[in-house]
Amino acid sequence: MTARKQRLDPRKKPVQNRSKVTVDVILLAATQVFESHGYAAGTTNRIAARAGVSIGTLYQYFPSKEAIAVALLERHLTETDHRLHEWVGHMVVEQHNLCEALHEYVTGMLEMHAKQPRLQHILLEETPLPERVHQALLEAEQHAAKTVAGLIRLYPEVRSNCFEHTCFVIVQTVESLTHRYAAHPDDQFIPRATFVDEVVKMIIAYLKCDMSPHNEVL
Amino acid sequence: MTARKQRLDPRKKPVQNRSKVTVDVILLAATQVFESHGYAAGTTNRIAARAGVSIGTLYQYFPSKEAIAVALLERHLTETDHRLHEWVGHMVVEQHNLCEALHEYVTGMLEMHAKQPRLQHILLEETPLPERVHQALLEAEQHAAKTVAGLIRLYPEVRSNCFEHTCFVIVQTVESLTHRYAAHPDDQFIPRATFVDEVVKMIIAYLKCDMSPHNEVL
DNA sequence: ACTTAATATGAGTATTTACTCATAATTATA
DNA sequence: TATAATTATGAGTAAATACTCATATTAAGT
Repeated sequence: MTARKQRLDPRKKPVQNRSKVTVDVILLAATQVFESHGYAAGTTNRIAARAGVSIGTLYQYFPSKEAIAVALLERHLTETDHRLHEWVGHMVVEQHNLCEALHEYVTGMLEMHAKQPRLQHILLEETPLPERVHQALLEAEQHAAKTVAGLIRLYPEVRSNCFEHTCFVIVQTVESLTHRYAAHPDDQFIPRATFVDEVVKMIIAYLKCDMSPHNEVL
Repeated sequence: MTARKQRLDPRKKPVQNRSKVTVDVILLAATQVFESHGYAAGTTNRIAARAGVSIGTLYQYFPSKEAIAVALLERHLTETDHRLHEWVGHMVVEQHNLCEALHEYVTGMLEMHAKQPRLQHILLEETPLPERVHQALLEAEQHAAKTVAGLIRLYPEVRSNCFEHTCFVIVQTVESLTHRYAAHPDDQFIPRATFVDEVVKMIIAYLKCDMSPHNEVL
């Protein structure tokens, strides 16, 4: 249960092809087992069984249960980053307007989280992560904020004296709301399309409102 | 480790005064232990030790580890609800304008979460909760949305054709953002006051923008 | 003072589970 | 084909931990 010793680098790295396949199979199995059992009850033996390999094999490539979770999380971070840059590319090339751009952003993030909502939740919240991974998460978030800022800045109708803060809030908002919405697929009492529309509406209103420090908007 | 059997009602209920004190002491200890060790590593023996009672005593009043977590969570829900109604009362009595009202709302929620940020996080995310508690959380959230809606509706400058959705998004936003912000006290790279201002700004802009279903705000 | 009910004790148990290691099977290489 | 390197095996181990129960202590009722 409680981790004995902390090792994140594998005992052996896969060099032949069959072992690379094995690693993939293990990660896939881990995904499924964590999804259906959670982190604590997602035992390494169960993962190995599901993967169709022996427990010994699993520990050849992952020195600890934690290492498996970290590997899955790293995959997710990479994919998110990829998605984000893809999005920026599309928006620039296709000359979408601000509303369309944000719409695609929110939709994209919602899709990302909707894919494996339980897994994300488990990895991000239920798993006790080492500090270094926690740092990586924060950095990824700030990187995302900068990327979004870089794109939004291009739209002339948006002028702000404090883009840093604005974009920070926007990224946090989209991240939080889509995550929440996707995390409870059964309990959604407003439809998906409406949800996206509302979030986009809010962000645009925010971006277009007067940005002076202490104005009584009212 | 893994829960053996699920019992949430205690073996004995405290009738004398000393036992009521004991229950309180145990809950306080649980708070501290969960805060510093997390849920999984927050063992019942540790909680008992911290409380200065024997493990047997603990199990007289809490039939399982889970029951302790549930008790703590119920306390939190009650307190949140109380805060919310208090807030509504203040706003109505003191005739605050929309901006002030929202400011207090966001500040209040931020304070709530900032109190014991790690504990909240552990109870809400790290602890495997029984379905019935999960339902209670959702209901509390919807109740909160209605309360907020009831207040905001009073302000004449806000007119909307779909208050339900708007308030749902607002409550979710405030809940998510303040939770996130409070959860990482070290990593905040925008100051607290600024954060609150920005969130309020966003909500007001959202509330005041045109609410027609498909308008190109751009 | 005496009886009964309530409360406290903590060593011990049953179970779970992350992880090891000696050995076997497979593939590459010479 | 012979040898070495890589990969796979899975019964077994050590540790952790949620929870019990027979007994002791304290308070309430009379």
